Amino acid sequence: MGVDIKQLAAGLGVSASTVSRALNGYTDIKAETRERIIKRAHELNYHPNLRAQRLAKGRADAVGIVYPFDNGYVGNPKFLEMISTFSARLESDGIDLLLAAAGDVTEMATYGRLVRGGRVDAILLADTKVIDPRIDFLQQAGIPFLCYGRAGSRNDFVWYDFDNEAGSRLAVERLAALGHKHIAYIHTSLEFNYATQRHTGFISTMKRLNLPVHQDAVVKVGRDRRSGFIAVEKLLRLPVRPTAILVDNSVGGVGVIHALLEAGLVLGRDVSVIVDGGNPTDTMLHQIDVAVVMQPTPRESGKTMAEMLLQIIDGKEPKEGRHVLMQPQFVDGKTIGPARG
Amino acid sequence: MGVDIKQLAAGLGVSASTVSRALNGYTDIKAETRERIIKRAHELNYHPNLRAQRLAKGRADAVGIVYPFDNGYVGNPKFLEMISTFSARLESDGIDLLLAAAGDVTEMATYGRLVRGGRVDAILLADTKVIDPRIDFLQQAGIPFLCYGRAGSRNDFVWYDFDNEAGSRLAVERLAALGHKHIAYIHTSLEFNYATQRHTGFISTMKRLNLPVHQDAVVKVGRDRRSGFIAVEKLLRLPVRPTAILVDNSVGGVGVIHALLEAGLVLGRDVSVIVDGGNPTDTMLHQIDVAVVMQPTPRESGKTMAEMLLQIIDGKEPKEGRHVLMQPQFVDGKTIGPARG
DNA sequence: ATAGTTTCCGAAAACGCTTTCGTAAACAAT
DNA sequence: ATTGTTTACGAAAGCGTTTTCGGAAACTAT
Repeated sequence: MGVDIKQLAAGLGVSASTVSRALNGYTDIKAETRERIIKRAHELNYHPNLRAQRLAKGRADAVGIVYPFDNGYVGNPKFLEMISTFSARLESDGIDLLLAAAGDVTEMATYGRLVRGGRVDAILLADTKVIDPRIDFLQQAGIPFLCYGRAGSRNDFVWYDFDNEAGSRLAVERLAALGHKHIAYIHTSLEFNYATQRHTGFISTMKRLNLPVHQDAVVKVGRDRRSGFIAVEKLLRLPVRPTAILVDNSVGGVGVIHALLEAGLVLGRDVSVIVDGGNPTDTMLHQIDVAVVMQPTPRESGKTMAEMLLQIIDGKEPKEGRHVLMQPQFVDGKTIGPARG
Repeated sequence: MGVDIKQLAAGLGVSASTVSRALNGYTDIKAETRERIIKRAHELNYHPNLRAQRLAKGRADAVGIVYPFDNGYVGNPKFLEMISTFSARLESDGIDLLLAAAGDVTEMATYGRLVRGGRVDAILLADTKVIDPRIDFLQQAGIPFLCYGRAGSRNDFVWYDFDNEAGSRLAVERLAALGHKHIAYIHTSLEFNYATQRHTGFISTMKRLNLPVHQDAVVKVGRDRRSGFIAVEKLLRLPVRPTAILVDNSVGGVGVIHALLEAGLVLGRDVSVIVDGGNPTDTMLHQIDVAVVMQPTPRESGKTMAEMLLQIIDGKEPKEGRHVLMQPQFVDGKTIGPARG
């Protein structure tokens, strides 16, 4: 391939170590020498061999992410957008994003491969579960990592998350204020931490407001649109029809709204709907102004998490703090209205 | 971190080079010695430092993919599934998949970063365009690469693709056989190679069958569901309504079908629809049996491409051939029927 | 027994950088 | 002029592997 540091040095009549120091911002280099070196490096299109650099520096210049391809999370456009800005930020520091498909093989084995042998400097752990053995594994492996989401009430690791309970609270309070008493809740598997927290927030707020929680009106679904669709079909067949529905994720929200429209209901009048997790994107729902519990934008999340991770890699405490809890915001929409009757 | 090769060697009373050769399958090692070494390596949980290994071997053990996060392609579930099996296959050979977000910065610069300094051994280039400067760049950079899709009529690189023209031909012929004369065509940007080829296939087959191509009935859309939806709204307002619609991608197909249903039309009776690119997945369309032009499954594509790339990395000609053209298949469905009147 | 082959292993040189350390040269202070 | 300080650089030792090469030890054939 291209020139190496020796050739570059030889051409300039200096030593390789001088070139290295000049290029790496050491101060014990005459300004003029440094410039000469930099200029020449440009001319020759010199780029240090990253393999050598990484061995010498003892860094991988990569962060790993075990990508849950199979569980539906991956198609989530918000997640992808987050990853996009996340990786773009890392890239500007010359750090790669390593993708490992957590596929048929055990996910843990994949982590093992990444961590051992120094394939990555740190790991981003997404889609946390209430009880998440992956966290223990990473702790034990002694590799820096950042979680996108909490895991139960543990605080012995660095995480970035939304205040999920607060989000549910905002939604339920709003619906209650509109006079809704019979509120249905559609949620994804409670093994996921966000789902449990949103669920908890829903239940506790309902209780606090003395609203009845009907078991039939709390339905668990998968993380796809179709699930939300089917769930609503069920809800509509209930003897006592809920007057409002809260969905715990935006993907499911798409299906929910479709199902309600297909049933000929007018949103905000016949039934109220709030979607947690932000606006359903890229759907057929463009014309609908949905009431949502809004989290920070994926771009903001990706950016912040990248900054945190960069600091973690350097062994620092992130100046954003070890635990970043973003507050959700309730955003009104046409899909909610006063309870009827 | 863990033990290194020297410690392992010392503990066994052999040299590091012996350990290395034993572990790397050299034959000049006594069988018993090899077993002893392997056993001990296991016990000590020895894993070679990949940074050192890569420097010594002159390989990166990684393939790069520049991920077009921004252009909507990424959310395509078929693409993700393909990537998933692709990376899983590479993983079993200890090869990482490096993700680079082709974001705001010029995509080419990102490729440059990957290629220089030996960050990757090869590149997978997805989402090819009719005129694709990225191919020239990679050729010039001298890095092995595989294209998921062709680029015009060029054949000076290795690609895996579907026979897109044939797919359109199958669809049009089928519709023509059903008596349709006024066939609308919804396609994505013709800068993408598949779009141009499918478009060409559509036009040429229409001409060959002496069917009129109405300019108004050939509409270009973006690669999202909403676009298909809007396109149909336009088509339905046409003075002469098409009796059949062919969509050039499955994502758009979702929107198309939704729009038609919403307009109260009965698919296969009032209007016929064929979706190119396989079944629309994970949508609200579960109950509909769509007529499609079917490509190989994403899993099959991912697997094959991984095999090809592995050979390319080793400097071999892929035994699958330098150009793999998969034939599409027409799969009947309830969304087509005889033309009315 | 001797010479010729194999078998098996260790020494050592890469791989291309970084980083520490030492020191000549240049400067400053007396 | 002498000593003390900087400044600016080169030499050299890593980083942890792989891989070539040479040769001792163990065989085999005469």
